[in-house]
Amino acid sequence: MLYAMGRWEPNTRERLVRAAVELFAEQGYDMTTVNEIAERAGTTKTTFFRHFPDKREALFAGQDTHSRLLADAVAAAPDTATPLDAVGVALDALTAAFPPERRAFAARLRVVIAGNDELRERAAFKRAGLAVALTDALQQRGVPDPTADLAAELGVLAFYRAFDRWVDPADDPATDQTFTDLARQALRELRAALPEL
Amino acid sequence: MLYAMGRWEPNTRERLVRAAVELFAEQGYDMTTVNEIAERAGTTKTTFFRHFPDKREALFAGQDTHSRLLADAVAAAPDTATPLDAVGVALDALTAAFPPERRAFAARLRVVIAGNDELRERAAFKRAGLAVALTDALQQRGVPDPTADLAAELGVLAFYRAFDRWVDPADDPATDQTFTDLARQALRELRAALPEL
DNA sequence: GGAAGTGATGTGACTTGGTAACGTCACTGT
DNA sequence: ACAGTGACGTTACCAAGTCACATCACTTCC
Repeated sequence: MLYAMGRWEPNTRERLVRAAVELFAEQGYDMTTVNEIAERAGTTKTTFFRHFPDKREALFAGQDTHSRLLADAVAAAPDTATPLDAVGVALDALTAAFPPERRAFAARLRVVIAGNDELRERAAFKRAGLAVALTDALQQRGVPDPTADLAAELGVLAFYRAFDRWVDPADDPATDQTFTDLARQALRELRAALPEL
Repeated sequence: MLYAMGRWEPNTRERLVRAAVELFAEQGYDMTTVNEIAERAGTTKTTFFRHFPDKREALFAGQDTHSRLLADAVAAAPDTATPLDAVGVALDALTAAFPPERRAFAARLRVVIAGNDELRERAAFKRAGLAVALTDALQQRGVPDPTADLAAELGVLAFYRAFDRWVDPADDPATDQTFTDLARQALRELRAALPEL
């Protein structure tokens, strides 16, 4: 599989993602055509759609694995774990997929997504997918109906609250905590806020 | 403003919605073109896009008001109300917009939406919008940060769990409860499940 | 009561996202 | 050597969505 000297440049997929993020940041999402992205990546429109089902998905590629990370971790949690314990383990597993090197890229990505409704829509869909994955995994281990929904929603909420803090340099300028740490902290906060409802 | 005998048939918007739902149910969402919808409604593609920003939105028109119903109700809740109390009041206000006559239509709509990813994506976006509206309204009345998020997410969860029961004839075949009753019941269930986390 | 204006619609041309059929060629395994 | 295989390019096409412009019932103002 040595394509290094092949007919085409390697890492086509990665080049497409980089080109897409760059162009979206430069000119905005809807002012950028798939042809432009492909051209900057040194390829063509058809190849773009061979790698991604649609234009938006270039920014969300790889997130399909997140649901599996959550589900597997919940399934592997000890039988004695409460629903929120299992959710905590799942968040540990998911956040482990976000090493500090990815932080700057995630930050740029977030800005681009926040600036366009089509992208925010896709983001909402992905978020809903995470919640469904958590709910299903919890029900699989015997957690009854309303409780599983609640725990899943709470876990997803903790994940995104932690993501915001991880990416946003405004809070905690010096500490530079791990995503996993932030997620644990967010989950503790939410748990502590439950009696306030 | 008497258009009854005007150049065109009245109620264009409503005719477009009906045509869209019919065609989507008959042939599926992606097998139906906007031209077909417009033709069945006795108009043209351009007019369709004058009424709806995109093809999907024909099925979600009017839901923009739901966020405002929630926000206004939360703002109007008495100062003594807890976050979950305010959410309960908001759900009462929102569910009041779903009279029993709309149930059959809502049921057909739900089947169509569930059958297509683009539509499910839009639905997830709308759902996220409801959560944001609730969160903002709660924060406006002084509910602190993590608690507002929690209460909003819980309220949205209750709404959709109640919606499922309202629409699905499988459960409670005889009782035929009001959407508002079902929402209150769902909220109580979730509240009762909190200690199980 | 006639003229100018308004608002919802139709027409046609256009851009772009997305699909599909087909050809090309480096690389792989036999 | 030789028949795959897989990733890519080329071309043509369909449908979503935009835009500029024309039409005409109805309204308003003089």
